[in-house]
Amino acid sequence: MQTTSEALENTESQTRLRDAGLRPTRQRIGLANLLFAGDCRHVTAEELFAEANAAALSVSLATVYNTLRQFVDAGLLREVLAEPGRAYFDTNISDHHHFFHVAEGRLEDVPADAVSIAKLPTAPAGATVERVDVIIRLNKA
Amino acid sequence: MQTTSEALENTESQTRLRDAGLRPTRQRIGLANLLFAGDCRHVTAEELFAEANAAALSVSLATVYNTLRQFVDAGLLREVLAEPGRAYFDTNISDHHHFFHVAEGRLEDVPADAVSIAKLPTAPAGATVERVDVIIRLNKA
DNA sequence: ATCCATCTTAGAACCTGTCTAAAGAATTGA
DNA sequence: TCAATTCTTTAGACAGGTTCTAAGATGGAT
Repeated sequence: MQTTSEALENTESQTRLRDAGLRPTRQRIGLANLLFAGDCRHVTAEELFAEANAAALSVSLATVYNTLRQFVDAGLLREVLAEPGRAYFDTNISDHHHFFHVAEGRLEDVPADAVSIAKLPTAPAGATVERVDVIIRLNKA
Repeated sequence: MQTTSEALENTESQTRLRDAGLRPTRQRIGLANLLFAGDCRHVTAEELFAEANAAALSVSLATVYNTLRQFVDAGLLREVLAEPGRAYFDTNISDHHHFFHVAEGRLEDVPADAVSIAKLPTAPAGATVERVDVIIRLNKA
């Protein structure tokens, strides 16, 4: 174990958590380290729970769910709906879209500039657009 | 009750079901009559179940779920994912998009020509585009 | 009318996700 | 530093939506 890099990671995650108004607890730091290790991760709660266990991070499933929700509310994660009955969490919070590989149940990022929406309807009276989700559903060729 | 129009409706639904390769059973005909009475309906399984009961159509919840799935597989309905943990079924199967009123949990059709997608990425190797879902999420102004 | 395949059903089972209440950990202020 | 306070974590129960099971009922062909 590289103490140095681990310490750096923790510092990064701690700062990120503090900036989001969340106490940097052992569990949140650990989950943040897993989530934000690479970019463009798309995980489900159960997947993250399994990863945490594999990484010897002792954390309960309830905490994984709580933490994911808090991260979404804090703008650290984005929730993506691609399949009924299962939520995906995307670590890429910049404006972008998704491929969804139906057979594999796998999401893949599509950069915002790869999709251009030339025309959008105006929102109905009394409503404002929160977000436009584009999901390109893919089958095996 | 206008026997004539009911008979016509049944005939229509029966034909629709037969064409889709589904036996026109009492339950399927009744559910099809409810679903395809108007157009642009967006129902959940529980809503359709309640409607069936209200219309004195004796049908079990399991059959409502089975039937909705069969209708989707047969191309008679389109499943729309807008909220985690709940599936909506859209009777409009032509190419179009959706507004989703987040606070109310309500879908609203957006005609295909109200959205113009000027650029789409090419599908990854080995995959073909099945569909492009655009959901415009709305908040109260 | 009879048969066979398909369909429906009640209820159990399942899965994802949330809630509860109690114990534990991070911050605060003296 | 050391409570006191507040927030967090946890196991397990619970909830909502959906699917499964196995048995009985029905539709369609003969």
